Amino acid sequence: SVQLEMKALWDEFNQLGTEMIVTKAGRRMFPTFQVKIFGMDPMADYMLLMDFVPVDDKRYRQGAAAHPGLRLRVPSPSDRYAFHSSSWLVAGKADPATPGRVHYHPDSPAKGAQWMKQIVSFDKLKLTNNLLDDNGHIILNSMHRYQPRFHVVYVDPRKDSEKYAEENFKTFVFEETRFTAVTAYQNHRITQLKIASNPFAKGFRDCDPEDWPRNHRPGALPLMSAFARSRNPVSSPAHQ
Amino acid sequence: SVQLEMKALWDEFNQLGTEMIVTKAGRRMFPTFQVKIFGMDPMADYMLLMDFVPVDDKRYRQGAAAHPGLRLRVPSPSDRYAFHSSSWLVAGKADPATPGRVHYHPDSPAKGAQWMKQIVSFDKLKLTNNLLDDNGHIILNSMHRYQPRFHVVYVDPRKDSEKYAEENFKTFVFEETRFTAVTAYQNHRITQLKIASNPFAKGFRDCDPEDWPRNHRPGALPLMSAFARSRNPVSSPAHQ
DNA sequence: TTCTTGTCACCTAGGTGTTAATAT
DNA sequence: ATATTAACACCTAGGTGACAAGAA
Repeated sequence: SVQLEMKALWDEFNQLGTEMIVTKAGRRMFPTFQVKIFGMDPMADYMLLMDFVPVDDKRYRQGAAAHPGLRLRVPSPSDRYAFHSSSWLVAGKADPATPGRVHYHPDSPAKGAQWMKQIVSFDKLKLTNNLLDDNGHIILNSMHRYQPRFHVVYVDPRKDSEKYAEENFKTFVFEETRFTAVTAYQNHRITQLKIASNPFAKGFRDCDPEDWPRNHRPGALPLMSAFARSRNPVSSPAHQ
Repeated sequence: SVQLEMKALWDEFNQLGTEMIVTKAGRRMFPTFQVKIFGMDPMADYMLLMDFVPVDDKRYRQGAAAHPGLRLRVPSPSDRYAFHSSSWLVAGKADPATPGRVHYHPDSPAKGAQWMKQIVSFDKLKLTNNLLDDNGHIILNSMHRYQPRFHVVYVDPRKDSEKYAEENFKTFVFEETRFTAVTAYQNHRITQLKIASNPFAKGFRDCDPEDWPRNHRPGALPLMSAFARSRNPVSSPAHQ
């Protein structure tokens, strides 16, 4: 079994409609996809990998005013989206499918004992919108929604292991990790939550740096708690 | 077979009498021990590791004037040394042996193909003089000389693999990687060569940063070439 | 006196959102 | 008008020797 790490943070993003930046050079995900794994054979070898599947089949454009009829359209697999005012809108059929790359965890293959003894972090995984990328990054279409998937592959020691490929892997999907790929953030609340929770964006925080470290309740997620408190739960994104 | 990377740099240090800093928190080696490996079974698993053996059995003290008779002493295994004026002198019997720790390359175990397809770098290895270190660092005695050793262990798939332990590993020793462990540099030439060749010490370089990048001969080691030119080959360290 | 320790400024290396310019 | 790109300031994270103070 697999347990998603930082689930509370993922949930907080998911409630706003998670966005992940894609760049030509490749951008890491935030939050980082991290899991705890249980129930492996400690002595057996496993490969761990991730891939990303389109949530729907449409393509989005910000020209919501130019496509007023689309506002009531029910999203279906592989939609293209536009963010207008405070919610995402369907903006057309999806762009042609991107090469369905996978990302092997760089420690693969490794023994079950190794994978289970600590949190497995996919912090080397990068997202790109460059169809010609040759760095092995995950290629996604901007303004499309994706579902990350996590796969565990048992390395079968039998010589005819190909025959058992079907039964030698298991896939785990956490719906709270869904996101829209973007080249620039569309929802300002997402931007603020990223700034509040990602240590590398600390330079953009405007809160008093002398203030909250003092009366900080251990166990809480301090960086985003202030933001969570002020969150407006009224206007939920369209795709929720 | 194994090929030492950056051998020219190691040679340059070795001619001066390489020194490696040891600290309580642990200090990386510079140069970093890196090798290219050939002739592995691409499909087999191997563990790669390093350890450090005393070159001699003496202990050194800087009180060379207090031990004038020792100046002519021939170094023997596990000596303690002192650096006086421009050379190292034997300063007494070695301190009690330190715990003989080993450092496994963090990618271990991995397939031969994996190890051979790129340079293997031991840049996570750190040296400490803290006998109570619990970070898994290599523990060395300051003012003692050590010989790094590189070991390749074949992971035998047979169930009674313990029986074959003797024949399942191979050790490689590069004498040019010998060094004296120190808490502060003794030979100012070593300091200068470290500053000239270690990118992390760039802040201590006094050469014109606009000067040498221009008329730089490709293939040479630019950072230390100026230093190599001005090196005085007359007074060679005592232990050479 | 000799050796060790801790702090520091100054680097490398690379992950952030911002911003202005540029495509489309 | 919308979407993308590239340069940038500002961070995290951590590897340098210098230096002053401390220990043996």
